[in-house]
Amino acid sequence: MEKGKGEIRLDLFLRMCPLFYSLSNEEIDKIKSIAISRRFNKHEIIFSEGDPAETFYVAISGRVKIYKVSPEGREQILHMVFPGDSFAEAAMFMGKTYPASSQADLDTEVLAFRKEAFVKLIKDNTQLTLNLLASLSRYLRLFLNLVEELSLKDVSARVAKYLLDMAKRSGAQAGRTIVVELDITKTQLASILGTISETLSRTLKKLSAERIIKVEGKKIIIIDKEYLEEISAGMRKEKDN
Amino acid sequence: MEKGKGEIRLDLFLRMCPLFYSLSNEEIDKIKSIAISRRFNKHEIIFSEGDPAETFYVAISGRVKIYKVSPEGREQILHMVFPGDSFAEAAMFMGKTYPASSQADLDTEVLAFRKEAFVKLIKDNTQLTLNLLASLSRYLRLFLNLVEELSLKDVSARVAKYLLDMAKRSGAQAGRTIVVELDITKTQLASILGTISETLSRTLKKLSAERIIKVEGKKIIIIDKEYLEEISAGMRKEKDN
DNA sequence: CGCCACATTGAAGGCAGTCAAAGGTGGTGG
DNA sequence: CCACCACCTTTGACTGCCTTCAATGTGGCG
Repeated sequence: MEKGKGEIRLDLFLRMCPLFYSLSNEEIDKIKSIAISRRFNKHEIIFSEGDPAETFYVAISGRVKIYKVSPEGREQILHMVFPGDSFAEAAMFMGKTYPASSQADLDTEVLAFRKEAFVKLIKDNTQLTLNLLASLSRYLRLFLNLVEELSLKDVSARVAKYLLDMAKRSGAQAGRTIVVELDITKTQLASILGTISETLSRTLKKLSAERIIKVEGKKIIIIDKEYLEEISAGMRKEKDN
Repeated sequence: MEKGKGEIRLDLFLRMCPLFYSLSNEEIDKIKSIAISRRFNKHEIIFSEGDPAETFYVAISGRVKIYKVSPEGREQILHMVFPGDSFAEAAMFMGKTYPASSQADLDTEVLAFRKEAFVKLIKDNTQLTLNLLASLSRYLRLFLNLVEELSLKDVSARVAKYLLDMAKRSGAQAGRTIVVELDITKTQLASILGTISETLSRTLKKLSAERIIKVEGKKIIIIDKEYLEEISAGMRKEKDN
């Protein structure tokens, strides 16, 4: 079989996905043969909590939100999915239905995999299963972290932690300060941190008042990294006023 | 090789563990060959958060507590481990160190498995890897649930949910009521539910005052299951006083 | 320009945690 | 068998963090 250019690009993309890492050519081919390309418009629901979990996805482009909603309508974002990440793969092993909902946060392109077809591939592919194991443990760490923060830390500590994480991942050093650029709205950030936009706004204001950070729209400048680390660890509280 | 009686019993026990479910005789033998039997006295620490994660365990008897502690010393119980359950197996895939701590809640007997030895077994044992996958997804569901409750539900809803779960799992029907027997202290239950004993006490009192439940020490009688379900779902709040 | 979603700020109220003290319970050893 | 002690549980008073509600500010885009 001859390969088209797009197909080669897809090959390269798949090889970079954690889930398909270090698979052989034939295995990648098998993966592709059961993949279904799909597009979702911004804000379109991909699946809802309680739907039968018969499909999982790999994000190709765009951004996907995984979330839960409280009876009162408050939303907890569990995870933001970026290109290359798989999502809902854990759901396939967790039960009959999706335990959370999923929405395209931007115009998004995904590969969809039907459960039965994929499970067949797993059975005789050790590497794929190990990748899956790695993927589940990433989610496990994510949720464990979330539990810790929600249960044991206050909003300031969570904000501090998030900013430090962002700084490590994608922060731009600028003299003694680090610049972090939020790629989501503050309302969404609040929802990730298990709070609401008003509280986040006030928390950022308090941190700014103490010159630990500086907020300029979506740009946040970390001035005192050490202090922020102490707040994140709960060793120190920022003062009121 | 001839098998002693104790060894046969151990075989049977291992076969019943989710992690070793439906393994062949030889595989069980390999498992046993790398297992190390250990005992911990009640309240003895098995491992602490931050320790190098080089061992995972299967509980044989007793009870084990997996928990995190806040900077201020408040404790969140993540999971109670009962005989047959494995624990810390996820930690091996999550990073270098244990992400939580573990303590014997009763006198406890475990099998310990060194990471390297076990990882070798995984590599060419599909069934074991699949069992591991199942095990991780159980933990995933557990934590996801915890996140949902901590973030989106109030203490009454969490208590209601816990009681209903207990009722389903081990409740004794008694006429139109269901009797649930707590096998842990209320302080521990509070810590499982992400709160403290005082708050739990008050919550149980409120539910009692409305004749939804009746509390007699460690025995809790569910009087109005339907109402409890509505509280658990957050559709209804119990009133003050 | 005017709309709309997002962000900020203020005022008020509630849920749950803290602190303190008084019961209760179970287990151990005299 | 009882007394004591440690630990758990309950209750009260108080505090504070965070949410709710409401209003105003802001910034991007058709």
